[in-house]
Amino acid sequence: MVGMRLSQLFTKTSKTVPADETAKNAQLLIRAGYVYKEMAGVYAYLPLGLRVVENIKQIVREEMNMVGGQELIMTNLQRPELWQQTTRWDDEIVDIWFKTKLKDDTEIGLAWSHEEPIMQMMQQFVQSYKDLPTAVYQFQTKLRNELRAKSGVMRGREFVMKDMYSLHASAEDLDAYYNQVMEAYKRVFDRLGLGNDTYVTFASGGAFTKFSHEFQTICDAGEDVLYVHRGKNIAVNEEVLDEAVKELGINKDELEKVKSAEVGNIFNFGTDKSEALGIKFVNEKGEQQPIYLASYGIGITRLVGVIAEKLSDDKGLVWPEAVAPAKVYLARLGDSDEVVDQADELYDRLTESDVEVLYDDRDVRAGEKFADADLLGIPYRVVISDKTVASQQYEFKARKSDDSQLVGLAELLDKFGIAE
RNA sequence: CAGGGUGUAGCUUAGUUGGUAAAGCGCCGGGCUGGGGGUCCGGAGAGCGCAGGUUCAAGUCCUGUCACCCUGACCA
Repeated sequence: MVGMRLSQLFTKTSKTVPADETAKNAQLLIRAGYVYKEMAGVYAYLPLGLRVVENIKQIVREEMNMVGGQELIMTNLQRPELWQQTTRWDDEIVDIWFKTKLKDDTEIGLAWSHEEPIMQMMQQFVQSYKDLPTAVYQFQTKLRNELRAKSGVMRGREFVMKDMYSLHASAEDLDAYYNQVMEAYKRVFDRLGLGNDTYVTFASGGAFTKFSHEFQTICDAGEDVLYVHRGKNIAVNEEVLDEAVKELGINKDELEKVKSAEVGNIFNFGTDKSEALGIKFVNEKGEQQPIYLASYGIGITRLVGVIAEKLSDDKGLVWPEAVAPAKVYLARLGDSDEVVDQADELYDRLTESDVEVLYDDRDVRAGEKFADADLLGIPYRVVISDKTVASQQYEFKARKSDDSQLVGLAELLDKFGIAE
């Protein structure tokens, strides 16, 4: 679906926001018709919002494939036994479980994480050092029974996360791969337009984690507090500030305190988790060894919120080209034959060249079209009206710019990489 | 989970000392308009979160309950 006529799109924009929504990201996404709130912390993604989600996923997918990740998808229903082996079925230890039962009273869990099941599944295929290393990942809906959802789509009870797991025969091999993924993550955030404000931080890990790195994006709506040294590109999570400062040999006073959102995290489990789950491989000498494991997460839908939050202005959303639901907002003003013909023609021309375009062919006033173009946050706007037709030009404007320019067809097409 | 706040039309809201629900946006029909959510006329649309109670009478009072929001706690 490269193009879309707004007259056909079922969602519509709104001038008001639901009174119960105070998070900026959710207000904008709801007003623009990108998401629909089902209940606290649970949002549906409508056509335009889904495109944003898919665009983010695609960037992540490309980078994960680049480091050899193999995509799969696990299940949302899980067996308690696996989690009992690592003590994580216990509500005292993991307090966000949604648990339910089968008709025969068998207890099952709804996936809040896939670490245990995915490791168990991998054991079926990985037995020898010849099978290692390997890495698998998925885009998965996680269900977490959060006591309190907040910050719009940034902390939901149901959200999409990319989680990758790598399996290795040695700590050295794991470390090398871990660093490769860290670089891949940096490329992801660069491509999403968040690179400058996203830091790899030192943070505390969970029960099985020897080391943990978080990817934190500076964002007022975030939940974490970060101490940042922009010059040295260092950031430390508040929870481990004292130890980290000591270890890094930096002065606390040099650090700037900011709020941030955790958009990614990577964990090195060493062999702890595989030992708990009894996951082994056979080495060259025929000896049983525990597999070295690491996991790597990126909050896909949280990123939608972070981008909406950070890159918007008083007129609405401002999507980076890489994630925008369309590249061009084609506003047709008026319905004279000349205008309609030229707009239809350009729409066809763009979509045939795989330029994603939202074609505002609705019978509404110019002001409404401009307001919607801004609210929806489409990177470029092209206007076709009696005026532009008369001058044989097209009006072109970037969402981020206040100025528009009149250009001829060749120049316009060139802006979208199309040769006339 | 603790504390606080709020539930009235699809959305934002108004509703007096209790007297039988009002407006704007949006929507439908039509006129004038036609480059920043324009304007005029005419419509449809809620029985007030839910369940009880008090009262001749409850959106307004009482009890309970649910949901949502905020602050904190929590945050593999």
